[in-house]
Amino acid sequence: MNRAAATIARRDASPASADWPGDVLARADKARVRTRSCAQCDLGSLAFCDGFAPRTVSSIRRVQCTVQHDAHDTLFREGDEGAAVYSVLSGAIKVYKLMPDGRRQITGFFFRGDMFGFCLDGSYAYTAEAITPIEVCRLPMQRLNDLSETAPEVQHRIMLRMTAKLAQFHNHVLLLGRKTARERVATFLLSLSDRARRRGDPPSPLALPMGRADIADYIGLTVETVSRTMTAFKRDGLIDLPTPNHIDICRAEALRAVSDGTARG
Amino acid sequence: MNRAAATIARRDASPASADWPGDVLARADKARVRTRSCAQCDLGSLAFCDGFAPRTVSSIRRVQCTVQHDAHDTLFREGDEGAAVYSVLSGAIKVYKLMPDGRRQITGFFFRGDMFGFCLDGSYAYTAEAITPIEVCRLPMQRLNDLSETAPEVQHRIMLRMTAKLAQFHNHVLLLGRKTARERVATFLLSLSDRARRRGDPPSPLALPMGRADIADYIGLTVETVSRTMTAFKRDGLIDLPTPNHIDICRAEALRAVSDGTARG
DNA sequence: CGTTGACTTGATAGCAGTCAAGTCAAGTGG
DNA sequence: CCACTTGACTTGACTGCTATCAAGTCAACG
Repeated sequence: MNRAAATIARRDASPASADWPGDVLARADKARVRTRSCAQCDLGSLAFCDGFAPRTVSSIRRVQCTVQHDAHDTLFREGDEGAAVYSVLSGAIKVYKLMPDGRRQITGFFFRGDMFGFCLDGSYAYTAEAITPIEVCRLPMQRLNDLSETAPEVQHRIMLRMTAKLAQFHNHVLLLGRKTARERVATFLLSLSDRARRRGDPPSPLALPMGRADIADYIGLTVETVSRTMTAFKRDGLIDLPTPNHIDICRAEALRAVSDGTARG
Repeated sequence: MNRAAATIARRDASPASADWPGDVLARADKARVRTRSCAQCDLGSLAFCDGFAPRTVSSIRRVQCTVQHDAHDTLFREGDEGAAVYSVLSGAIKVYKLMPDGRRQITGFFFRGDMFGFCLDGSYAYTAEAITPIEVCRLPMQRLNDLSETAPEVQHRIMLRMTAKLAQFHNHVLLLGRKTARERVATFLLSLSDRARRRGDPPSPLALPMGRADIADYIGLTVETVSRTMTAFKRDGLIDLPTPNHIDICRAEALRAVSDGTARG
């Protein structure tokens, strides 16, 4: 189980080096930065640099570094200087915003192959936190910009990722603004399932690495309502819950109908 | 008054030409496309191409066209091929998504200097509709991509706009997921006011080109709740409503406190 | 075997939605 | 000029969905 990773020694006070950029260490104090680079990257077609010209790939390799974090580590905070984008190699990450009184809104979950941290200049608009032990590929934004002089395809691909994220936000805003609790939970589960399928994960049982509180803060409900709704779906035979963190979608069409509000009743 | 623009003749069945791209006419059947180009553009520092090298600007001019629409015209629909991005010269535009049963979520308002329609490939994720008579600068996305070979600053600037939009979405998701009705309305009014200031519009009275129903569908409430809340703000002296479509923000700090949930009571 | 934390279930309350009617300004036509 | 229409906004009464508060279940762990 991935708890084991949490036992690896931390490099809290090690000096920065060319391979381990100082700002990574300054910001993410508990990060373990590995010298070995993209060579062992197993993202395949999910990788940001998949399909780039060899020269472009090696340019990216020179500025990239791989970082490991324990569960619950904070990668960066809202207001931090937005210095890098991240590509997820393994594990799950959540990003969120807080209100002064502690209300929290999770604005995204990120899994293997996903990228987050887009921030051209200025500071991050949100905090990023590891849900499970994670491994991410860190790409300094400034270096990627420099690359664009010789390799415009790099910028183009970042834009593709950002466009996809924008489309996702449009859907999520619809969910938060206009969907009922049942519709929100159904939409959320189908979206997780769809993303698992796209990245080639076994579709069943679907892993829910985040807790009920995270789900609630993502879809704008409370823990209790999420729990009640999932229980109701189970009672109605739409899903099964072998464990609280694994679901089987039994009747995808029916769940889809709930999700877009066309379910009868 | 800008109603006058609505009387200009339409060019419904005119043949396409190099200056008036065929796809503009096919999609936006009621559009009036003007041959005169960026020469008369008065966006100044708000313009997408402001500050680009003269050669880059003239490349953009060659592929750009200016389009006029009446209020309530649809520029493109959810599912249409995403062929172009738009920069607003004048007027107000809303973009929205619909659910099968008619529920609507407005995901953005766009004013002078704003850009919308980002969609690298695939189709638009939302419908765009003119609120008032509008004039927009249409930039075919494919042509902008071609330009990036010689002028990477074009892509970079698109990325800046997209990054800003992403940050905006994070805030809007927080509003929809976790804010109360009062907080939502306060946040909305302050955001409109802030955007007016940034584009150099007179800050007071603040124009509300959209109706109550549009506001409600943007911040996830009903018309009645929006109306009641604005009335309450007026009663409490936070704002004044000289007409239903113009507001004066009387106590900005107090409204700000309501907006981020720090207001007492 | 007790502790802990996450999840679930139950009872009640409240905020915003729904339904309905009223106000108001701008147009329209006699 | 004035009665009538229209559409947008406002106000009021009531309902209901989801939040809140509280307690119970359960598995993991030491």
